[in-house]
Amino acid sequence: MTSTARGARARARIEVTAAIKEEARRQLAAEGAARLSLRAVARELGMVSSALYRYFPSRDDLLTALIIDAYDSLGEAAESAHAAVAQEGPRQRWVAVCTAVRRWALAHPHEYALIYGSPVPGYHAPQTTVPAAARVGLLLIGIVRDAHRGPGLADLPLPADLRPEAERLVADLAPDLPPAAGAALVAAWAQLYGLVGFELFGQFHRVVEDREPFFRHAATRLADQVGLP
Amino acid sequence: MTSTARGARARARIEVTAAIKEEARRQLAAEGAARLSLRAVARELGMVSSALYRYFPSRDDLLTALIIDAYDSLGEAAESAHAAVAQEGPRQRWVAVCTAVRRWALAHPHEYALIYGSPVPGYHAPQTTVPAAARVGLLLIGIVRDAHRGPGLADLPLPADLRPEAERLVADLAPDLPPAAGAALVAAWAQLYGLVGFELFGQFHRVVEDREPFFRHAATRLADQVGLP
DNA sequence: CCCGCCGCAAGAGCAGTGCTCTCTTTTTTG
DNA sequence: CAAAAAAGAGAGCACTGCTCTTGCGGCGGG
Repeated sequence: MTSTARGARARARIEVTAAIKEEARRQLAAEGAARLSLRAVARELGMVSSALYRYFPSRDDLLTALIIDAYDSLGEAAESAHAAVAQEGPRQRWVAVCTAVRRWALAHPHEYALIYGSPVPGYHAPQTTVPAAARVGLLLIGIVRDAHRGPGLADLPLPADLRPEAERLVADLAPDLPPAAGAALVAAWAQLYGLVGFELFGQFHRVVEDREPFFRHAATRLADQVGLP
Repeated sequence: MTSTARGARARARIEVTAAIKEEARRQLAAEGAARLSLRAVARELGMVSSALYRYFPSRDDLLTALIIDAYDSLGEAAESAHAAVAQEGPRQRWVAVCTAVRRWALAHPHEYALIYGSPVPGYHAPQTTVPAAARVGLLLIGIVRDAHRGPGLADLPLPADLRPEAERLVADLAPDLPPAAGAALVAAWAQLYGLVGFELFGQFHRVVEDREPFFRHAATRLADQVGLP
């Protein structure tokens, strides 16, 4: 039905949609999500603003499309960085993925802010974004799971009051992982984004100057924290 | 000069300024920074919008005032939580401060987003905010420094390429701290905000459900990471 | 004591925003 | 080929931050 261009009309629709997203992404990268304006996008594309609503019913829908693209772009960057070191040990792979996330964030600050900064108020991400959002997470889970199949995965502490939650968590995410590792993994995942966010949003200004080795070391210690050998 | 009300005029100015901030804070808490409108604030206060510019020359200046207040409120929450356990060990004090930060963030999500979420594009925090912003950091530094004076502070790893940066860092922040502890402290500080931010911004939705013990455990492991006994 | 000045408020206005509605043109489809 | 669906154009609404001009009224210096 909606697949490959049944007519010139459908093909044009795909092209215009892509052009809108492209221009919107340009404005997002240049000015940030708050300054992204439908009218400005339309103006730049030589169309009238109301015409744009035929393609995206609201500004939030455009933002949602950009969010999914951003998640995908980040996921792809992480995955290709991981593929390049797939033969190495879990630690190297972990650090490689973390480094890729940081590098992508530094290269696309506004996109990163869009997906991992404070959500635009009033806006609630629809379920559509979930698969794209999960890509980096799945990568990290895979690394820890692989490590768990091999030797040397450290024993991690797990307080009694956290055990039920940790068991539920690994049941959903990675059934072959010990609960303590699952909990540590999720915590490390959040902490990774704390490190990246602080650097990106200027919190390290005049505190950390040489940020590359600092991040590398922190990422390595995160690997410790999830018990990677 | 600018001190205690030289006349009724000056007193009124202080009161109106306070009323503006109060109403702005209400709107911030209810709707978030992006939806905070000068005109709406003025309307609610029964004044015309242009009059408000006599008190805050721009929307950004109002936001800056709210940011400082938010930092102060968070700092005070953390400090009073710390004071309540000042007699206990470094771990307990560390976890108490982390917990207070989380609790404050959950109680004031939009304020938290304002200071630790993605910065409003085009807006750059003036130097005025720095002292208020530093309060929680100073608290954490103090805990680690105290621990370092006592026994049991763990030896932390420090890669060679990070040493110069770590030395510079402790020279600025806490000269009596070993460089490795300083680097670990800054990393832990960032990671704390990663944990809080992920929970607050919905990234843990359907992943972590029982968040209180989860956070508690993660904060405890952060204490490990900075070598607290 | 009083007059002039300055702080303050009010109102109009500018340029911009998201979004809706109607009207016309163009293309697809039964 | 005619009816229906899709797309574009343009006007318009309610809102935003911000500026400018115009008046009013309390305060300080002569």
